[in-house]
Amino acid sequence: MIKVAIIEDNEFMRDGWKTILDFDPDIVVTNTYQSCEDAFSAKDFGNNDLILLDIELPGMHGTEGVKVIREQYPHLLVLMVTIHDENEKIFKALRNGAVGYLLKKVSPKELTEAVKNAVDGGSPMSPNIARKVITSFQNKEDDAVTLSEKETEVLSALSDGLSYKAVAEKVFLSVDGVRYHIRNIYQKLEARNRAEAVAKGIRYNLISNPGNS
Amino acid sequence: MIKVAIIEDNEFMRDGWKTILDFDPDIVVTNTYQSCEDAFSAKDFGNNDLILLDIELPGMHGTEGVKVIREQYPHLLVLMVTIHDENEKIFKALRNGAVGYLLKKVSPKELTEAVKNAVDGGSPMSPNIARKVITSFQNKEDDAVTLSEKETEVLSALSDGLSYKAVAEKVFLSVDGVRYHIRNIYQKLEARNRAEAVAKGIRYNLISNPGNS
DNA sequence: CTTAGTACTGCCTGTTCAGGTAGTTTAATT
DNA sequence: AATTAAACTACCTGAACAGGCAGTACTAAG
Repeated sequence: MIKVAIIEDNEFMRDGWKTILDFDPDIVVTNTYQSCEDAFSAKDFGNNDLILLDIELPGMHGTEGVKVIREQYPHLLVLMVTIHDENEKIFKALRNGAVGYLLKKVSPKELTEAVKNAVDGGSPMSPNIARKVITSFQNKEDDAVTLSEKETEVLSALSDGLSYKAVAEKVFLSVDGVRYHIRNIYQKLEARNRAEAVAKGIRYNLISNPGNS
Repeated sequence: MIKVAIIEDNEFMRDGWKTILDFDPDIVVTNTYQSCEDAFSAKDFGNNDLILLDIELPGMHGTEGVKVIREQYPHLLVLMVTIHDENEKIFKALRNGAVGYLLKKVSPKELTEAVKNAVDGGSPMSPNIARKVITSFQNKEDDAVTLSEKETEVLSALSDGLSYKAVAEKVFLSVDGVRYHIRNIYQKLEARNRAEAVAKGIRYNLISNPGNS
């Protein structure tokens, strides 16, 4: 039995979702709240499995709410269900820990499936949201700039804070050999120093970003 | 009518997918290929709407294949369908331009729906793939490490390749004032130099990463 | 065979950086 | 009124870095 709480300021939405979800034999809506503040003051709030959360709320904004929930109740899954599909809000909510993002026009069937999907370790998303997420992954500035294997190695070592000497030992080159590659890297990335090169390297996805794999 | 081509080295998989997709009245499989090289030499290859692409292929790897397809035939949608769910391959394929990523265990219904979904502007993904993608978005090490506003400003300036002097002018401080903050940043991030600090700053989402928003 | 390009190695020079230590100002605490 | 901490400013030193220039070895192309 999946225990769900709903945080949504619009009464009709709230009741509609509750009705839909309660209709499913595997799901029970334990409570509904009008705002994040309301929800956090309820002492049994943590006693759920999943929260349906609206973005545009009076008081604490949904994108902030996710953050608080993830910190205070790390076991709760948060599913955003909103009318907004603006990039900024989507990404903020996801960065802050939401597991999925649905648009309010979801059908009843999609809604219950999304809840089950989330509990099963999935990340339900409306198709166009998914596309936005994927698009944001793709190399935007993939124009021309590619580093050779050695350059990538060197840049990666630099991002770990190694000195030229340390890099040289790591990649089995002379210090000047390392410098040779670094010069080329600077030229390719139009960078003036290690810091800028590393920043661009990470941003252009040229060196692995542990955050991304 | 959605025109689909399949690139997959396993004969049974290839025929299975073709049968499934051809069964749907809205989809037609125009051709199947054993490798990327095969596909690219076919002159009518560009005359499709969507490509189902395996990752592990003889010759050109699927993750590279996506890249070539996106460059040579920008109008083609590429849907990865593979047995691999390793983070690295998923992200590489998506970064290189795939619109979706399915695991081979998809049901026939899911497969046909995914194809239609992709053509409709969606990004079909197996639930656990979706979760991985979403997880990669989230602030991983958001614990403890926070920078003050000024520190963020300084670090951000460093990531743009500015020298201490240039940073000082930008944030209206003395060079030593900048150094004061940088020392604190190094301590907080456990970094030894600008490069490492910038790398960690971006990876911990402490400074804006244009690539992610 | 010559030429050109790539991948280094080596050195020299001035600049920038990192660490250490110390002093000042301001604001909050006691 | 005294104490403490945060946010600077200042200076000194040696190490690290960036740019310029030169040379070598190897490979591919004309």
